[in-house]
Amino acid sequence: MPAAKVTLRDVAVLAGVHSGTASRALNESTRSLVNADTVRRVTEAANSLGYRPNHLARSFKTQRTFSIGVIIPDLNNPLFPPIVRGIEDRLASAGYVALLGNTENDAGRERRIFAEMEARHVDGLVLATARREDPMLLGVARNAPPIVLVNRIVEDHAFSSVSVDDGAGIRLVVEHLRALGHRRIAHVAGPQELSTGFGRYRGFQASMRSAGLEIDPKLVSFSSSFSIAEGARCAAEVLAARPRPSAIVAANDMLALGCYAEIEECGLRCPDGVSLVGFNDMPFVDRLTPPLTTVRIPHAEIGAQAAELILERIDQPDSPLKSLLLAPELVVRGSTVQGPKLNGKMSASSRRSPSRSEDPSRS
Amino acid sequence: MPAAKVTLRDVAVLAGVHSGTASRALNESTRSLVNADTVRRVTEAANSLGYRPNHLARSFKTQRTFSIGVIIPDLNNPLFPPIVRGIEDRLASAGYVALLGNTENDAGRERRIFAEMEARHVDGLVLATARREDPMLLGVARNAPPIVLVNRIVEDHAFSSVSVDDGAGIRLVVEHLRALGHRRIAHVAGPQELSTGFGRYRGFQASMRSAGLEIDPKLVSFSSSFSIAEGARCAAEVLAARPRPSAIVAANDMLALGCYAEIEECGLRCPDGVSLVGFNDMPFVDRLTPPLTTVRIPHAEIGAQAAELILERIDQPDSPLKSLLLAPELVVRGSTVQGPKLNGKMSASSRRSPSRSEDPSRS
DNA sequence: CGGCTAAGGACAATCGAGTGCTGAGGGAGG
DNA sequence: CCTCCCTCAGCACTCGATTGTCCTTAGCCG
Repeated sequence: MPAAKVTLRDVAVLAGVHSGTASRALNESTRSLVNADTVRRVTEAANSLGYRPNHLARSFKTQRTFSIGVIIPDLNNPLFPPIVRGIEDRLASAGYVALLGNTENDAGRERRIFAEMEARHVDGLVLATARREDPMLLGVARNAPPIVLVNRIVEDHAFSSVSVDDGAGIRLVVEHLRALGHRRIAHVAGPQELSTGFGRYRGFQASMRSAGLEIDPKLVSFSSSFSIAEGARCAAEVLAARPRPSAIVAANDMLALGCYAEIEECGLRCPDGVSLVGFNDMPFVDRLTPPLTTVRIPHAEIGAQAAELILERIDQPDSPLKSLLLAPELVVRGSTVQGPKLNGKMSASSRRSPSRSEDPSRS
Repeated sequence: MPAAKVTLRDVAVLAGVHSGTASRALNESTRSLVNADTVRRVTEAANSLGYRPNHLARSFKTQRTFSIGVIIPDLNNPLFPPIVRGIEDRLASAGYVALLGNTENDAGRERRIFAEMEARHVDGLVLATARREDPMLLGVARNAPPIVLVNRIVEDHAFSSVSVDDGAGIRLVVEHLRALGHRRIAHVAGPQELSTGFGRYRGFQASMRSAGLEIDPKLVSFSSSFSIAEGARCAAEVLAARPRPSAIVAANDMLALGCYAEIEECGLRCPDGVSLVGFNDMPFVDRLTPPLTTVRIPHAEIGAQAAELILERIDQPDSPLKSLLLAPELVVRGSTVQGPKLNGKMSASSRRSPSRSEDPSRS
């Protein structure tokens, strides 16, 4: 086991060539400059010595680290692990690693993390923290490494991005609820400075209109963050309206969790008293009682595509910006049932979900 | 905004000193070798030029990267995000970053990730993937960077580690169930090649014995992985025993999720028919119906302590190995209720919890 | 007043790989 | 036979910071 530090020079000596030649022989892209027989000798020498190129030296010389910064709000939010895995898996297959940073939605932290990533010379950045009008992003756009936005995007398309068609997702929801006979539909909206919160609210407006339903301003409440507590607060607001809404569209699953709690708090039941829909299909929302009807987004695929885009921009820095919009999918579970109008009777409560989250790991 | 690459040499020239001197002046630990006035001049020059030391060059020269490899089975398992955050937060405050790797419990992947981390010259490793007798770990122990094990540990204490007192946790569970009057208690055990699965099983045996309860071999089933599917399979096994158990102790929350499903599948109800306890207090298990009684472990603290240990070993490579054992805590929720009366003959499944109103449409 | 010491900096080597330039050698074509 | 070109490999420098060694100078004491 020759595990000790074997340098390129050692290999070169064994192969009877100069270290520069050994470098070219071992390097895929410069191999053509070297005689095939020499390449063979060098390769054999490298193998027999167990040569491992020194990553640090290479990075130092080439200014490429084969690492990508991934900045998210909070890893504890179940939305992000699958996305991060999608990113990491794709990156790994290309020989890259991810550096993870959690901003806690704090601008100062975000700036610090960003600086840290730059100092470490990441080859690119994937950001899941963008605000619709993001001062930091606009400031750094100049001489920063390639950036890809994920999930959330910024107003003007100055960056490549991968996101979900929020409007289309909400449309599926509203049409689903309307088909069930709901007419008084409430919306617990997300923060409007985030593209997701904004886009879903706009989607709600648009699809209510095109469904011929009226939006009662009392049935729309804006949360200040995608959190359970805010979901509960907003749910309380819309549930206080009279006549009561028969269904609530939450802008994401976290908010929906808050709604569950508040619905119970009000002495109501879901879905019999109020139907509820979330967004994101976070892991384990299919295990709730009742299982949550929600909009599934392809988490891992989002991550993988983001990784793909960033790799593309690294290889070809001049390639055009791309905005990928992935299609969401409605997953109907037990939290939505027939509304009041079509059928005077309350219908049966939740059934088992057809789609359960996979259970991957061990502890 | 002088954002372009400013090197140490530039700073030195502006300050009118040699680059070596500038290096010492800027470096905390060698500053004492330089005249105070010179330090001031260099510092000012550095500030005015916006000098940012080149991390790559420094790492190359010193062979320290200020990065730590963190290897876990799967980020999608809700157990890990809080631990990883605990690690990252502590590392960040010391100027380190974490490189994350997911093994998917695959030995080949694990080996590859390990090699990748080594190639990148991480200063240390935190592993959450250890098996009780881990061939890879024993193999690499020689000239690898410092390693700290987390959550899972290996048989002999050849590594520093941070874990939870599994036996104590299970003892809390068994005593809780016994106090509720349960006597026929089943155990859905985890994989026995993992210290967690093994330790909890041993804890189950010990605390049943000291509680004066008998262990019916039919009431113990061993899962082959900490997964929902395995939980369901094992639950089916123990629920098939007669007389039926009145409570199930699952070795972790994932298995407990499987138990929930299987209990329902059998036409039983939790907690009225069967009480259920998990382990780990994964996020959102308090939102299940019924909320899961489980053993809480201090996730973030585990991570933070692991980071602490690894930093310690980096600073003092000869410091002694440490094994930290953190105390678990029982969190009683709705999934455990009074067991069958000790002298009564009442069938467990006929009981109804008075505290929860039932849904008539369900039966 | 000479010599010794200590402090403060300059100098240069170094880490390991990548790469532009140079030059040797050989084959082909005029 | 001479010239030209092409292939291939050697040489040396480079990236930027760290660090061991040595030199200069000033201060101090006998």
